[in-house]
Amino acid sequence: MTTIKDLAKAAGVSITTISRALNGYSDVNEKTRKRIQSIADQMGYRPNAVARSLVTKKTRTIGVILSEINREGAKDSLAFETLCGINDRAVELDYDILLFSTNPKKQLSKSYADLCKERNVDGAILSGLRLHDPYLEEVVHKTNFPCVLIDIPAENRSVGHVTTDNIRGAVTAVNHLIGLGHRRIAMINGHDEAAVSRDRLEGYRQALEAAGIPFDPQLIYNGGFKEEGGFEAMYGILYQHPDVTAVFSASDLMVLGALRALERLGHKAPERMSIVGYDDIAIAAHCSPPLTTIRQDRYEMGYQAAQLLVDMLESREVGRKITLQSELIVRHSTAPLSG
Amino acid sequence: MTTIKDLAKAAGVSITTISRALNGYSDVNEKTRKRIQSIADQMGYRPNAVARSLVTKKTRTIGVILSEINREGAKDSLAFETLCGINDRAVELDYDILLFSTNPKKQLSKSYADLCKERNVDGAILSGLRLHDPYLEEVVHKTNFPCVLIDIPAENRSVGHVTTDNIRGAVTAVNHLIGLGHRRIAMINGHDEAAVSRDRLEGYRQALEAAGIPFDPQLIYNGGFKEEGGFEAMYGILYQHPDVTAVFSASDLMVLGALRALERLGHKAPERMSIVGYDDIAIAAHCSPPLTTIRQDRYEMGYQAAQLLVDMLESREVGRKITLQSELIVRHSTAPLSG
DNA sequence: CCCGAAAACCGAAACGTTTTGGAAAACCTT
DNA sequence: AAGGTTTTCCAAAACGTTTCGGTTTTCGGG
Repeated sequence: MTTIKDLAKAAGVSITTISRALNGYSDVNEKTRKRIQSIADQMGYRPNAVARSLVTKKTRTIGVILSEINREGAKDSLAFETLCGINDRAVELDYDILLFSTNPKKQLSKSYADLCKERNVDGAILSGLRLHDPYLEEVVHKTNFPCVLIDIPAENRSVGHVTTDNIRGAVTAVNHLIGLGHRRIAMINGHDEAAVSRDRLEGYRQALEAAGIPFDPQLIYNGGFKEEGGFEAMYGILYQHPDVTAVFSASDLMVLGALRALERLGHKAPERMSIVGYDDIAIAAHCSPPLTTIRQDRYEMGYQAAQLLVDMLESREVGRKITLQSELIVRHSTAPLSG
Repeated sequence: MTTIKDLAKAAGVSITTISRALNGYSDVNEKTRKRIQSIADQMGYRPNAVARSLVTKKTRTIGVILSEINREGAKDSLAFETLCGINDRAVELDYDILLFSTNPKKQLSKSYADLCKERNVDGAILSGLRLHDPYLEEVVHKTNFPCVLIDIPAENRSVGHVTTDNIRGAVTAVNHLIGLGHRRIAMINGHDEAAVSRDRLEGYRQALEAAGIPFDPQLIYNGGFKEEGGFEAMYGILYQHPDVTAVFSASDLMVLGALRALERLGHKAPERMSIVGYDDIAIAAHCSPPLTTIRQDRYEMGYQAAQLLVDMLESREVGRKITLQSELIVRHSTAPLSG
């Protein structure tokens, strides 16, 4: 590996001059700069980012912590789309990405903050965390490490937040069902530890209220955002509340399970049950029936998150919160109430 | 940030002793070690990985270069599954992952090797590269930087290779069609710059030959692994070779396009055309009709790639090539030849 | 109490950069 | 030719570790 010293020797100047020449400082003669540059090229010199970081305290690296990076996570590609967005923007801004993961074992011994401290990332983007994750608390309050949270409501000087308008998304979804004539509408929610679940429940409630339909807590099922959870929820709905004609699900993945349950019991969507999902995962357009759903642009969320973080890192004054809109996609899992 | 020096001051010993105590060397008294450890814990000390790397020349970081990390890449989650596998194994082995991406602009100025050199990753895993990628050539021949390639046949002392048995996979797929009575079987391939395309074509050829069916180069279409390419290929097949009754496609994504073309022209699978795909992407099980396909375990490929790379890094003697098997999944896009 | 060996500790160099605070050289101006 | 600028260069310190080659302390045995 050729270092700055080798170049200095080869060029007959000091290492200071090499450094300043290569970094485009103004106090080096244009001729010597050219000469140094060509020597550097010729010797295949690459600056050692590690050494550089040690002195500058910057790594131009952002840590990305996605809890969904694991074998099951691959079925819906939400995490992946987010990652793609983060990555694309990061590349454009000339940052690299360090992928952290926290398998359950490791989580006990090393907090995110520790991870970030050790590896000296400049900032981090966190997604998929539970609302009461102990380390989240730590990041948000104890340290002032710059980070942006996806779908977790918290902001301060050093913490940004990007999300979609989940209340509005849910309202739109449920209004769609109401517009089709449905009155007994159940909800398959995720779990209490997700901020989006709370918001979507709130939206569901608001939409019902606006339509003068009483809110019935019995009709709320938790599927944990899992396909299997959706299956069981639908089973429950069909047996315990046969008068229900429509369902709003907090994720498409759970709809997939719900559809299976429906089929298992000899029913079909949308004839027996209108269903609107959430996310618009890739499968949604291709499954049978194709899903009516609320699309959220995870790629864009990642992209914006990266932008926001870098803005914060380079101390540009920007808002700490970004809310994207979502969109109702009408396909064929919903239909007017018949009869 | 508390450093080793702060600890030394607080404990009243030299920094050497701190370092050796914390790293578990034997020449430090057990009592002082405990004392130092507790001081370190109390002061929230975290070793600075950057400084450490500078002297040890190791970063415990592996670079991952997946060309498919971008907005389109999200539709099939092959890259993501691979990444999950890499990540899981890397975490277990206590390595971190630095995600490199090469947007086309950047690719011109910085080669992978440069990226790796600069960031001092210990090794790299590359996937999705074209066979004649100029930098691939560089990595494999000019440097002896440790890396493992996914689906790119090349091996030597410092480069490993993990792939699936694509020839066998293709043979299995085509045999399935032949077994159903089909004789005029077209192929929708990816592109010439992919090793897997070559192998799958070879498998197609072998299967035909074994069945005594003449190979007709006219029946080979290239869809570039894209949905749109599959659409156009199927269009071509239907117009130019109406006698074709079955298609083997080198990717499920292209099958999705092909199905659309079929539908557009008023046909259905498998009645008019039996189709077997490749990959078993998530959509394959849910689309209509559900796809008969060759499943390859991308997660496992990533997992094995990480294992192989780390084996190489820690200079364990292991084979440089890993070939995984694939598996025929029979669903409903194929049917016996009727008439 | 002394000696030798083992155990415990330490100073300084090294890793490859950037940056600070000047110093030398070159160029004007009169 | 002197003085003042401006341009160009440089030596040394610093970043936070690890590691080499010792030195000091402790301990057991005679």
